[in-house]
Amino acid sequence: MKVSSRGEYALRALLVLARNRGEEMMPLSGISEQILVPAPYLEQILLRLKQHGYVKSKRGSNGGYTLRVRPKDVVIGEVVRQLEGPLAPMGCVSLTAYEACPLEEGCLLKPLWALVRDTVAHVLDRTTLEDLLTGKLPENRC
Amino acid sequence: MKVSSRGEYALRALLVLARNRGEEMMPLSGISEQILVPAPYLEQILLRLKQHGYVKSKRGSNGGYTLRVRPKDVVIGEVVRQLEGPLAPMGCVSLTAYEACPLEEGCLLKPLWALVRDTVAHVLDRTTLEDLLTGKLPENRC
DNA sequence: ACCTTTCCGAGTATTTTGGTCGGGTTCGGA
DNA sequence: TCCGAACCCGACCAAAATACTCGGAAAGGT
Repeated sequence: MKVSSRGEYALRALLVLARNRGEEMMPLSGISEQILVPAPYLEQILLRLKQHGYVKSKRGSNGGYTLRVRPKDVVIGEVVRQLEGPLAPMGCVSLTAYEACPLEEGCLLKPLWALVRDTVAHVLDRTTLEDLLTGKLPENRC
Repeated sequence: MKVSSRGEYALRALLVLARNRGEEMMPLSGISEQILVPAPYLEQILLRLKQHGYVKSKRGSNGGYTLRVRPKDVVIGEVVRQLEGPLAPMGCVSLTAYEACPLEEGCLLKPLWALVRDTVAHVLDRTTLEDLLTGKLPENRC
């Protein structure tokens, strides 16, 4: 049930960029220092964040990365899905990457896994980058 | 965020044994057939279930496995923790296997991971083997 | 005795994870 | 125009976890 380092690092990077919003672009090295992630690895991750439209970049000196969208529009659940794969604990209940299972019909576990998937998604899909910055989690908002 | 096969198989086995309750002992081969898990692998898992007190066994002919405790007393969250490790998505918010992190203080992600841990635990620790058998999940009970 | 069945430690192939590396491209400035 | 800063991007790699298999030893029943 762990979340891997890729997802964690991606969110850390997005948080740094969100705080830096409005300023000039931030180079890889700058982000890397702040979040304690090896620069070459972080580069891979930023590339994917860029491909998914969260981030834009500029090359050359004074180049770097910056947020492309408003923190309010970055849904944490989506970021995690795109960097880690489905939130569902088992393939048989995944909406985004369903995998069949021979025991599936009549399986007494399936409803449980579906419930777990829903509760996790309920949290992560209702949290945005802005919420993280301001410390407003779903619980507090209800 | 996946649950591994060990946990899944353990729960499948417990469900089979729970349905068989009161009857004679069920041999490895019988369980293995019903839940479609390779017998030697399942054996490992049953051994761990036994060590944790969920199951008892008898050797020799007419031997096999049987549930040691009432299905009502088997908490799914505990089974998962014992076979898969902590429910927390990150070491820094794990109650059962805490791991320090250099960014920890002031980390904006920590509260989110703690919330995820709590919501997952809220579901799995409120569900018992009996609930699975009767299809009564936490959602339905509230 | 002998067969059945669990016990249990060791080995192993595959996949995932968490990176590194090297060369290319693009930009800005001297 | 040349140089260095910075991103782009595919390939590679080592360690760990996963999902098993195997080979005996021990115990129970007949």
